[in-house]
Amino acid sequence: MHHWNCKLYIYISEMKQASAFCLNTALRSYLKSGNPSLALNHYLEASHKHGVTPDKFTIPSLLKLFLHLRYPVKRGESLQSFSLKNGFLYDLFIATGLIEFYLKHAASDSAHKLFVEMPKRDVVLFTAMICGLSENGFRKAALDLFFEMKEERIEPTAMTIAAVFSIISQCKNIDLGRMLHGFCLRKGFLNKEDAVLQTSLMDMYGKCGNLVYANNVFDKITERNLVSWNSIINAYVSHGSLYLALKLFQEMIFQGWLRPKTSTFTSILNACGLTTDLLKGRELHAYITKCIDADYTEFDKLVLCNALIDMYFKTGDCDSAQTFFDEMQMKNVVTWTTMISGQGSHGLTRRALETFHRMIASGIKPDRVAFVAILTACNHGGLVKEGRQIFDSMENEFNVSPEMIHYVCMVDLYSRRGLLEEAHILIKDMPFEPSKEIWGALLSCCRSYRNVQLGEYAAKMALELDKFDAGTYVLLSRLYVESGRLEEFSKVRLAMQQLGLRPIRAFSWVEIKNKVYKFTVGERFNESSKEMYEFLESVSLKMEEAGIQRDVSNVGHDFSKREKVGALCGHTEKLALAFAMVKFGSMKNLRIGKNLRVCIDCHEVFKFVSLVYEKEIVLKDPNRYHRFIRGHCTCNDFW
DNA sequence: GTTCTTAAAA
Repeated sequence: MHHWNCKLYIYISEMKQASAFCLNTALRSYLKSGNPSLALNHYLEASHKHGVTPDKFTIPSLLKLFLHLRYPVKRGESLQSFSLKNGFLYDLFIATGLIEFYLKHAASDSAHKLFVEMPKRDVVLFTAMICGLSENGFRKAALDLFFEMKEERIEPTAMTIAAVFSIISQCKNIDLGRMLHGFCLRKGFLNKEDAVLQTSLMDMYGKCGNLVYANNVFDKITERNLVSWNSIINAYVSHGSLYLALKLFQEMIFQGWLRPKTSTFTSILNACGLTTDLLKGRELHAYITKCIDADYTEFDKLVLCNALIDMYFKTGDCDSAQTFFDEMQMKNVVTWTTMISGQGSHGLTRRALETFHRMIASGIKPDRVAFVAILTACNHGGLVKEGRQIFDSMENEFNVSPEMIHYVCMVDLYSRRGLLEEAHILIKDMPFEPSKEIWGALLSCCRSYRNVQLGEYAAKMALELDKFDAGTYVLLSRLYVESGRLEEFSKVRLAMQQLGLRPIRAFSWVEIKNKVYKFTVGERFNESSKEMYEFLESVSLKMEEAGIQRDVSNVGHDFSKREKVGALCGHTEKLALAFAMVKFGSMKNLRIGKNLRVCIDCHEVFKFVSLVYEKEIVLKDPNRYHRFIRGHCTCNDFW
């Protein structure tokens, strides 16, 4: 391609005379060859030599070039005034190009201004505007525009609908999605072999949480490309069907005959990390190493390395993550952030702080995500002073304005240490209105420290922001129960029921030899149930003999002490542990996961089992990893 | 000649 362009260049530069038409054609072919700076240089040289000025066919190509060369907004603006002077600003091709250029630079105002000035608008212009608006986060405006099209009687094309599906998958409006699906069927848009629309439709269903529909669409795509596969894999991952996602990845290679690329690998490494399956992770690592060739850019490789570090942390192999990190030549802010959050999630708080300071020393400026990572790490370690210092440095030293999420970290940091008043003061002093997550963080710790008064207030504020958040009711009711306020407890439960809200059901899983076993509360349907409960009882007995206190505050009030301990045996993480111990007692390492925070009593039991049965157990909850070795946990009993 | 789908870290 490049070679051919050289010939074209020689041809044009040797011409005695060249028309604007001729140069435009040359410019477009350069554009296709993917070397924008060369294209621009050659064009400028030739147009200068032949004394040719850009005409209305040149501008769109120039805009494309400027976009590729990451030229600033100003360059687009000068092309706009040039077009205005020459009387072709309202040409649809030029306006579309300008609007695309502006929206890629987040200059939505300039784009919008031009858009409303246009005397005539067509479907392409609308589509470009819809796309750009949604990329800039103006989903509502983009959807409004789509309906405005209808009023102006402009028919959407498959491209328009694909863009709208992408918006729908962000705002999760599945009803609108189904409606448009019907529209596509009526128009025959889905009969074409073009995979783009089908993929965007499938992606929409996946993102809206309907895996069945996503699958149906996927089955009908005839020409599946990398994006289609990636999309369906991500749908399985977000649904939690991790091993099926890994299976799809293999199908893609062996049945789809496609060579995976960086984005596929990052999705699949993410899936692998979520399974906490280290063996699978190592296998993937080896495979990826084999696949990397000259087609991969340096940036691709960096992205892959970052995803690999993340995978090693998530599968519990902190040493491999560290070694791999140390050996990396090129590191960006994501590399460091991945490292910090990985160390944080495994309770290596001091190491995370070290990494954070090494990052700064190496000349990389922390961004908003890096701050979330380090503040979260401080949370897990309960390092209030260090966390506060870093929080203050955000604005003062690094010019990063704290956002809601950083405040959530700080409120959490204070409250977890029982500094509830300090947390409350911070909330009062916030420069914007606190979100329900802020109140939720405070409420959750009011529960741990049994501060009914502040807890009630936090719950009230959270419910004002979202009356239908089941989590708030659950936390408040637990606060009441654990503080002995049974009447209030019943009231909250009743209020919940009347709103038709149900608490999230707890479940745990254990993954042994490539199979996942899932457990829900008090489950007794399993063939091994009897042995499992016997095991848990014997552990209880041994703990009693060892004089270990059980934390029963979690259980309902109208039980005897013995019954309470019995009820605790129904906790899902204990069931997963018991199952693994009964069925696979010889395994030295166990990996268990839970969808909610681990309870105090279960944590004690895990520690005890790791000591008495000489096991190493990794327990993953939604926030972090616990690693139990010889009666201790890496979280130091603070989580 | 202009518009479209997926995408690493919290």
